[in-house]
Amino acid sequence: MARRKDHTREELTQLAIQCGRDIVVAEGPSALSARNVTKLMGYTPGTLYNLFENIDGLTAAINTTSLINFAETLRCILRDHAKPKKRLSKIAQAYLEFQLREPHLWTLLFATPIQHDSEDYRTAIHLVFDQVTEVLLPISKNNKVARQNAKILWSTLHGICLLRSSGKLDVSEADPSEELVKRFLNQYFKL
Amino acid sequence: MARRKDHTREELTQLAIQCGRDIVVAEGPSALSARNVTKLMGYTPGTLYNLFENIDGLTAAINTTSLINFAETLRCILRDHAKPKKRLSKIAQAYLEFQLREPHLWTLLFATPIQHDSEDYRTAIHLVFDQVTEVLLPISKNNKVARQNAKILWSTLHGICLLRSSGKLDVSEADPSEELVKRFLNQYFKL
DNA sequence: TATAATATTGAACAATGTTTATTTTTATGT
DNA sequence: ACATAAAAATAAACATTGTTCAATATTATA
Repeated sequence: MARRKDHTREELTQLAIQCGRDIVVAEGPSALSARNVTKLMGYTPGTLYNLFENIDGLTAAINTTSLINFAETLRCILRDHAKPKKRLSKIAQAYLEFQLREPHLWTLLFATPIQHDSEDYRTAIHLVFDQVTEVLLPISKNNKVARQNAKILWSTLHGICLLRSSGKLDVSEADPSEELVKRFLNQYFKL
Repeated sequence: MARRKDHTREELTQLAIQCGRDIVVAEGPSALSARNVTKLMGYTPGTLYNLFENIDGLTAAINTTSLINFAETLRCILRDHAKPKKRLSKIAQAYLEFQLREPHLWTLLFATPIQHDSEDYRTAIHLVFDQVTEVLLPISKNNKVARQNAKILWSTLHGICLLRSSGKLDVSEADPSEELVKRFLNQYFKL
């Protein structure tokens, strides 16, 4: 059996990403195996290696779509052109919500150590990051500082969500992540 | 072959931790397999499961010792009772240095998603965390805020190191992590 | 010395990523 | 229309994981 022409190569790639994503959403990153994905696709494991170099390639592709989706969410949120501090607060809230709404996708994207050196991935990262930088520009001294502030904001949100997801240090009980983020924004950005 | 009495059960556990640690240091977290560890110990895989519930138990034990070591490093650093802001800066520096000196141990400890619910681990976490909180107490409004500040500081250091290790966002090139940390401390703690 | 307790092994199982020869289907050229 | 080349998909195999467990070897005990 071969070239069933049900799908073009590109369609097949998208199918793999979609199925992989569904598996991660439903059962978590540990269920993302070549056999699971191709079975859901209606193909056999070998097929995956026609589409991606290895299983990490599929992971990278799933993560890239997560980033693209998140970038789109940000774009909608930042549409209103509210005051910088208000927009900043919305960005932070959106990040926290992403982790809450799709914890498994968040884990695959941010808490799974994988080398993502594809060009697509780097582009998607900047799709998100550049928006954050842009919001920070009006309240930063210059361009470089805005970029650094974006990295610091990103790192902090990241770290707080990691603490929350790992259950370490009683985040979510004693000090909810929302409160930590609020304190950080207030203190750091004088928000 | 059995009960060779070369080691007591406790010695055997320590041996496993030591060998596991050596493997991680030399070859990274991915090389930490039951067979690798027990081979280095001079035993067979089954033995590991007399000592730990599973391989994650060994990981947790290795991470616990990493935390204990880091806590000791902090203790030495904070011995001098310098000014709070100076001590804070030293804590941050120590964290960055830990990642630089032992990147694989750092990755196993902070960038590998594993459930650590042992009591020992929780204790070791607090061995580090309580020192951070203590340093922050004099420059925080009250006890609760000091604890929250500690979590925020921890999250930020964490996130910045993750960015550095993942190679994302050009941390280390355009904006070195040291500079990001410095900016964060200055801005957040008015240091 | 016989027996019980315990430590260790070795082999087995299922699941993983990955490779490759083979087969099946489609495209191409005459 | 047919033969042949190209491509796609498969099935089977391999090595490596974590993990379990009956069998075995050693020590302790009665």
